[in-house]
Amino acid sequence: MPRYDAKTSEPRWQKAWDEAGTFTARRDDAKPKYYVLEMFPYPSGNLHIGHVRNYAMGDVVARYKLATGHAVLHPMGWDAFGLPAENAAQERKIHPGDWTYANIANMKAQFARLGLSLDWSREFATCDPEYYGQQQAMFLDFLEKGLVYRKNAVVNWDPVDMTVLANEQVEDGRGWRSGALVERRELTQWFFRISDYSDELLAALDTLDNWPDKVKTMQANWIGKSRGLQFAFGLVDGPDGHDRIEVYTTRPDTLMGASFVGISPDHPLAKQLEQDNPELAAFNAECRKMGTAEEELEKAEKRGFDTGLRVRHPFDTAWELPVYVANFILMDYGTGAIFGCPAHDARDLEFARKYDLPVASTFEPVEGDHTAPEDGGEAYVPPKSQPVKYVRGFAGDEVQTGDAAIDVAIAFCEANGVGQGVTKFRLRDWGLSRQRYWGCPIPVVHCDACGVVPEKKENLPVKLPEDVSFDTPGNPLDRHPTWRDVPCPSCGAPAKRETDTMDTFVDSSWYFARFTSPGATTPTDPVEAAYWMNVDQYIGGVEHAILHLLYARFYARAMNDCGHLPDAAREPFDALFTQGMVTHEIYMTKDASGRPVYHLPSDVTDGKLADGTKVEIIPSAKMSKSKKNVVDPVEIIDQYGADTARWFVLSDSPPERDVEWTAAGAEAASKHLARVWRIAEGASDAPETGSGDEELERERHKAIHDVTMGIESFGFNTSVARLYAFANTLSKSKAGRAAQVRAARTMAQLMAPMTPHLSEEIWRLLGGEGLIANAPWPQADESMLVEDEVTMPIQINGKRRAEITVPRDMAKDAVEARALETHAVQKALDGGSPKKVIVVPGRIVNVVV
RNA sequence: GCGGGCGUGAUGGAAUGGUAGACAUACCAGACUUAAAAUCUGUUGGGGCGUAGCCCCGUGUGGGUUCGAGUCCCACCGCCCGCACCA
Repeated sequence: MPRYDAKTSEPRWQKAWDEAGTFTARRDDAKPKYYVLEMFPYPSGNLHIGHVRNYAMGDVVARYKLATGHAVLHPMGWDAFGLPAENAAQERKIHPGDWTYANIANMKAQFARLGLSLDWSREFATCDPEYYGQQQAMFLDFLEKGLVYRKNAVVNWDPVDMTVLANEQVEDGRGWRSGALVERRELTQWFFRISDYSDELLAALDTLDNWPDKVKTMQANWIGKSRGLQFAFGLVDGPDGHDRIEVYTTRPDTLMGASFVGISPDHPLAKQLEQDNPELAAFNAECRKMGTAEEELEKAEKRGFDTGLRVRHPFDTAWELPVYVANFILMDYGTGAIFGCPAHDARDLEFARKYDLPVASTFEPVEGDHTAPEDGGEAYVPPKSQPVKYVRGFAGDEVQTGDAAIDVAIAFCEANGVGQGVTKFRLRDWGLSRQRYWGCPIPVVHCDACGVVPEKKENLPVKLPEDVSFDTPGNPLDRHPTWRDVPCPSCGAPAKRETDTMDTFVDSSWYFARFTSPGATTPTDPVEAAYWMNVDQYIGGVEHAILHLLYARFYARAMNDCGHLPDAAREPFDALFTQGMVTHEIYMTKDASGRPVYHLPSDVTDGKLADGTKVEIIPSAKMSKSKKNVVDPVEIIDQYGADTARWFVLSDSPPERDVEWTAAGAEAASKHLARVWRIAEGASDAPETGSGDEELERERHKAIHDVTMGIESFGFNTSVARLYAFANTLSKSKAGRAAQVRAARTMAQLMAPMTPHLSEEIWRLLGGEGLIANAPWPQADESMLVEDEVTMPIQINGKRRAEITVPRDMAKDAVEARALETHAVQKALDGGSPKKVIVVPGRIVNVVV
């Protein structure tokens, strides 16, 4: 018998599936449908081992669902717009489109070698005009529905390159290419009204039973629904047009501990005051010399500027508080102004101590040691559900929870004409404008006479011009000689096209819907969308837990409101799974000046370089080119075959956790698959009759049950472990040929979602009918799973001391009696009687002495 | 800084609140071989004792709940993800 040869076998089966159209999605009303989708990749040019893991997982689900009689949709495409293409254009003088499509061709060839059960007939790239044209059509529908609008917003501005930078392009507050200090600059930009859906997006999280709790929690926190009080402090001698400062607080119960009022540097009052206060103008300018990233703002040192203005406390007009401009207050959230209560907010306390402002606790712990913040202690911020003792309360009981105090404080303030209770959300509208070339053009025209005019749908797609150069920074659409010049769609007069393109998150917010009818001349086809939506299982990295998934959830709702998706698809992903990364060790030495030098795994043997230098090993690090710890899937496939790569990334680690790639692990996976082939051959050559047929049959059913459970619950690593164990059982079995062949065929079927090529080969060897990919999934017989006897551990005071083997259904008191008879229990009791005996039938006995 | 998560042998990990370490890697020993590779078999959490057996310790650290905690609660330490223009 020949050894199993992945090199010849894998392309053969890939061709067989292809020719049979095995994975082409077909609507079939006789079957339940199943839509499995992995987050589509950015076409960087090369498949990454992380992709292999992501797509191997989706493939397990897709192939399993096909075997269990579903009409499966398992498509693939390309998230093809974005910055890297423009960077490549700038660095290598190549058009972003040429670069992108070349990368797609490359990656598609690599994908093909993995043997994934994808329906390539539905493939598209988001940079295809057929795709982004439909996106433009939807943008116009959104515009008509009032879901899109324009307003001013700040961007990172590079004053040397005269261009807008992405947060990623800002390093330590400087532009990555120019090195110039980045400034915040206001531009008029397009926004989606995602905040109109805040309540719905939050409430609907409760219906997502098959989403990870952590993702739902993150989204809920991001949407950030809060209940609070909005009121105004009256200004003492405010400048013209300003007699009050509106503030929003979620802790109105701390109002009597207020110490100062802080406003954002971008607050209208701050902007007015800086007109004739050069010092403040300098301070504000300093604050604006920071990127727009919230993380940067939060980490920056808390700084303030005393405006000299004073406000009156609403409940004590004699009490005046200073007004500071503070760099940590965001104009985008609430009213852009707050009151600071240092005793109960760490940030406010840091600020108060820095500027020598008063600190006054409004509540204390009900009991226990407590160093008050005014006496040098830390800010006291207990959970709102915890009862505390109010010492400067102004409404309600002395002892109550923060939640209760907030309720009465709002009621009291409303009754006394101080503001009103309001609900606010942290979620901001989604700014979609990008001042870049390689994105979907926003289909509107600016006309001097008519203003902003939507492009006519029959003129779509508004295609990107091909003849652009990236010699100078900035948006090539802006400086293109003719592309901008168009007649106004409304009055026909000469007008200018919008040169902003759309955020690439827009592209990825509806691709899942487009996959249901990729060739439709409208964004979606109602019949196809109704049949295939929702995505039954969505799979991708946790890094997308908030933005991509929230935007997609919004988009599905907006599409539904515009008639592009059925009501049932408002919440588009029924189940979500977030998988972990593939990591690898880093091999590092240091050069003469102590700087790290990284080495490729292939240059390192037994922790040493070829010249004998010992390398430092940094374990489990995220793969990155600069650290030289990237594993190339193509090399692995060349060496071992796709099945080995797939088997490895599914084994060992639970799918939601990171998995470390090791050469030894890949070797082991490869050896095991070779062994499985030998075991299958051994089964086909086994003697006609043997012993233990019944036992092997029982093991076969247990394996079916366990492996199926593993797949159903996304525990692929446990399914793999179970298949190892079953292979061990089968290789040792002395059963007759029929039983062994049956077991080997089942093993091949259970492995088929993970190692489809090897499984097809075994299936053919053992006389399976047709393709294993189409064979119905094996069923476990429940009666074969249960043993007649169980072994139960006996614990004494919670520690295992003995075990007994009893009939599975033995009565509780009989089990107890048997347990008490054991030597260990007799010894522990020493003639006395037990205090308590806990018997959990079939599981455990615990004797308390 | 804020939000979320993770932490178990030498290593990856398993374990509906119920025998911690399944399965695999690595190591060691044995079989086969002139030899090696490949393959097959077996051992392996740490410590101790009167060593066919028995005892103690052990799931990042410290507390708590429970008959029983890797699992639940609190605090701390470390690492990872996200923070609205990377995708």
